[in-house]
Amino acid sequence: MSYYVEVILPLPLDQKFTYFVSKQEFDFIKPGMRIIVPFGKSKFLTAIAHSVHQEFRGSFELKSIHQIIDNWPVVNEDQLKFWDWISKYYMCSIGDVLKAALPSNLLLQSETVISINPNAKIVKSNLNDTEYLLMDALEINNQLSVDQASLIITKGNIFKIIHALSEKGFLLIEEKTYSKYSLKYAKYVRLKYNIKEKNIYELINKSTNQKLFYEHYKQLKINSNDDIKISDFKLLKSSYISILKKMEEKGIFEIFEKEVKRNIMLVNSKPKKIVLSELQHTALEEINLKFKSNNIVLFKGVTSSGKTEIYISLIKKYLKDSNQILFLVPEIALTTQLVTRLSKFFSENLIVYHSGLNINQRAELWNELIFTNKTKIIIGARSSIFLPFANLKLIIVDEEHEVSYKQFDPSPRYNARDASIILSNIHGANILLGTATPSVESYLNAKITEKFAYVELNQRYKNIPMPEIQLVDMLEKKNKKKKYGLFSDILLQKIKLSQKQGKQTILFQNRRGYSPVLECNDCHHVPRCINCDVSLTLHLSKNSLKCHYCGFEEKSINNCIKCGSRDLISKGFGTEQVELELKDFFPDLRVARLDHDTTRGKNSYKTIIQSFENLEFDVLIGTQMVTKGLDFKNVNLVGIMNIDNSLNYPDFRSYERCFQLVQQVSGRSGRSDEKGEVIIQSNNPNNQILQKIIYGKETNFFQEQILDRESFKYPPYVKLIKITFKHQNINKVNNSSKWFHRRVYPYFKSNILGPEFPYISRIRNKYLKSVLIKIPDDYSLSGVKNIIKKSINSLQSISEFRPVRIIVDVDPY
DNA sequence: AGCACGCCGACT
DNA sequence: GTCGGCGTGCTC
Repeated sequence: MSYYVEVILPLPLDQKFTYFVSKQEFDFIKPGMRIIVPFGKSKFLTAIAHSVHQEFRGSFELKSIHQIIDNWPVVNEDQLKFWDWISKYYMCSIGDVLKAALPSNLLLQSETVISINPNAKIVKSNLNDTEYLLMDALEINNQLSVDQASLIITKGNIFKIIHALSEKGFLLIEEKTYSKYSLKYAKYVRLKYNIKEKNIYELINKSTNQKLFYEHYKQLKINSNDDIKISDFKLLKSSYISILKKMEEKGIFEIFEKEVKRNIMLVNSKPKKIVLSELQHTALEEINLKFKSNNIVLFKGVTSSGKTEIYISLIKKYLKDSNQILFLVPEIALTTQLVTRLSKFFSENLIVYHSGLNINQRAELWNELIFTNKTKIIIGARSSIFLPFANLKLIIVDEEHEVSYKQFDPSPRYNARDASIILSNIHGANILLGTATPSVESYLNAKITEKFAYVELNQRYKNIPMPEIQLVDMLEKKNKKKKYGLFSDILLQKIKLSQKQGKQTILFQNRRGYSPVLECNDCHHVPRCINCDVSLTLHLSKNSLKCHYCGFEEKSINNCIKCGSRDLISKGFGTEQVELELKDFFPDLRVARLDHDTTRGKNSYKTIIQSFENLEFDVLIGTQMVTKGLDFKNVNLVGIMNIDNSLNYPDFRSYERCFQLVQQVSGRSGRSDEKGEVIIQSNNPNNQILQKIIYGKETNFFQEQILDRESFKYPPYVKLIKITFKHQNINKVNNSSKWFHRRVYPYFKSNILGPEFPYISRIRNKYLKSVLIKIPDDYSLSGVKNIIKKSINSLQSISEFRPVRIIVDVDPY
C-alpha cells in the first residue's frame, strides 16, 4: 500500500504535484498544512497540502516529502476551495493564488549553504585564484550562503566555482530552510526579585534622578497590569537609559526582553452608541428582510445618506457567538477616515488588513485568525478576501462599483467584489454590496435579473437636499472674455464666496502634474517617453518632464529639441496648474493639493486630509483621490475643472464612470447642514451624454446603459476575456496575436475584437496588443476557457512566439 | 518562476 | 582551445 499527498507549490505552474508519504505522515497530514518538498535538482519549497490519496496514476517517478512543518493547518479547507475557484475562474495557476493569499513569510525559504568538507584533503596549490579566495573565506566563516559567497567572489560565475570545488570534493553543499517570519521583541524593566522598598531607597541614596525614575515606575505599575517597557520612561528624562543602567548595576531593576505583538488589533473599551434616523432604520429593516430570501443584497444609498451608520448597525446584529464580519473597502489608504469612524463603535476585536502592512504584521494577523477565535471584525482592502476566516457570517462590500476592487498585476487578476460573492457562498454568509452609484452590472443583477435583492435609500441624512449642479460652457465664457486661465468667472466667484463664509471648496481635475502635453508651436513636436507610447507630463515644481507609466523623468526644456524654437505651448492641464493659477488669483487663499505627487510619503495622505478637516485650508485640489468616500463637514462647493476628458475614454464603461464621478464628487458638497453647490466646467456642454448624466433621470440613464450593453454585447450580457500579447519586438506581438486570432476564430467568429493595440500601445519598452473575446451566455464558460488555454499552449510551442508574454484577464476593466 | 543543459561566438 | 551568451525544457 502506498500513500500520497497532492500539494500546491508557490510557483506559476498550472498543476498540483504529488509526493510519497509514509503511513504515519498520511495519517497526520491535513489539507492546508505546510510541507517542505524537494523540487527539481536541488531546491526545497514550502508547499501547501491539498489532499492525501492512496492511489496515484501517472507515469513519472515520485519523490518523498522532506518534512511536515505544521501540527495544524495554516490554511483552512474553505480557503482551499476558494483558491481552486479563483484559479479556475480567473485562469491563473493555483500557485499564483497561493502566493497572493498567504503572507510570504509563512512560506519558508530554502537557500544553498556551503562549507568545507572536513573529510577532504585540500591541496591549495591546485586551486585557481577565485577558488582559493572562496576556500579562504570558508575557513574564516565556517559556512556561507550562496548569496554571501557571491558578495565575496565578484569575478566569474559563483555557481561554476562552487560546482568545481564540490567536484574536487572540497565542499559540502546543503539546502537550509529558514523562516522569514521574525518575532518582535521589546526591552522591559522589572524590580529585581525579592527586593524590599526600604532597600531600594537605601540603594538610590541621594540621586534625585533615580528616585524620580523609581516613582515613575511605581506609577506606571499602578496603572497597568502589564510589564513596563523601557521606552515608557522616554518622556521622563532624555537620559532615562543611563539612569536605568545605573539602577540595574545597583541591583534594583533588571532588564529583560519579551515578544511583543505588532499592535494590529484595535480594541475599544468605550464604544459609541449608534442612533439611526427613521429612514436609515427602515432601510436596515428592509436589508434584513431581504436577506431572509437572498444572501446578496445591493444597497444603493445616495451620497451622504448615512450608509456607514447602517453598516455599523448591521455589523452589530451579526456580532454574536464567534461570528466574523468582513468589511471590504476599495483602497485602505483612501479610507482611513472610515476606519477611524467605524472602530469607535465597537468594543469587539477589530483588525485592519491591507497592502500597507509589512509581512510580519500580515503573518501575525494570519496566525491570529487561524489560532484564536478572538477577531470579529476585519476591515480590509481587496486582498483580505484571502484571510483564513473560520466563521464568516457577513460581508459588506463598500463602494461596490469601485474599479480598484479589480486586481490587474500581478496574477491572480481577480475582482474582490465578485470573488467575495463566491466567498459568501462557501461560508454561507450574507453579503451586502453598498454604493451611491451602483455599477451597471450590479444594478442589472438586482433590478432586471433579480439575482441580487435590492434596497434603496434616496434621501440624504437630515433630509439635506442634493447639491445643485451647474454646467458651465467654457467656450462661451472664453468668447465673452469671462474665462480666466482654467477658471470660469463663476467658479472663481464661488470659491471666494465660500472662503468668505468660512466654508471649503474641493476642486477635481483628473490629471496630475502641470500639463500632459508640451507642444512646439512651430514644428508641433511633442516630447515623448523613451520607453512608452505617451507624451511626457510637465511638472513645474520639479521643472521636469515625467512619464506617468514607467516613471521616466528628464529635465524640462526651454527650446524645442527638434527645431530649437522657444515657442512651446502646454496643452491640457493637471492639478499642479490648477493650484498655481488659483494661488495666483487669490494669494490669500489657503490651497492644498491631493494627488499621487503630494502623497508619496507614508502618512502624507492622512496629514493632508486631516489638516483640511481641521480647516487649515480653504481649497483642496485633487485627482480621483478626492472623490472616494471622503466626508468633510464644511465643504459647500465642489468644482470639476474639466469634465470632458472623463467622457472621452475609449471604453464601454466610460459613460458609467463619468456618471459615477459626477455623483461621487458632487456628494462631497453640502454634507452637514445646508445645500451644497457643484460647478462643472465643460467645453462641450451640449454633449448628449453629459446632459443626460447631469440633468437626466438616473433610472433612464441606467435603462439606456443596459440597452447599450445588450445591443453592443457587453457585460453582463456577455463575459469578457482579454488576452494581451506583450514583447519588445513589435513583429512578434503582431504575429503572435494574429496567429492566436486565427486559431480561436472558428469558435467565436464575430465575438472576437482585435487584435488591436490598446490605448497606450507601448509601456516600459514593451509593445502590447490584445484580443477581446465576448462569450455569450449560452456558451459553456469552462469549455471556452479550455479552448483559450489550449490555443495559448499551442501558440507557445512555436519557438518564434515563446518569448511573448501572454496575459489573460477574465472580466477585464 | 528558476535553473540546468546545450549549442554557438569572443577571448586568454 | 575555453568562457559565457541565452534559447529550451523540465520540475511530482
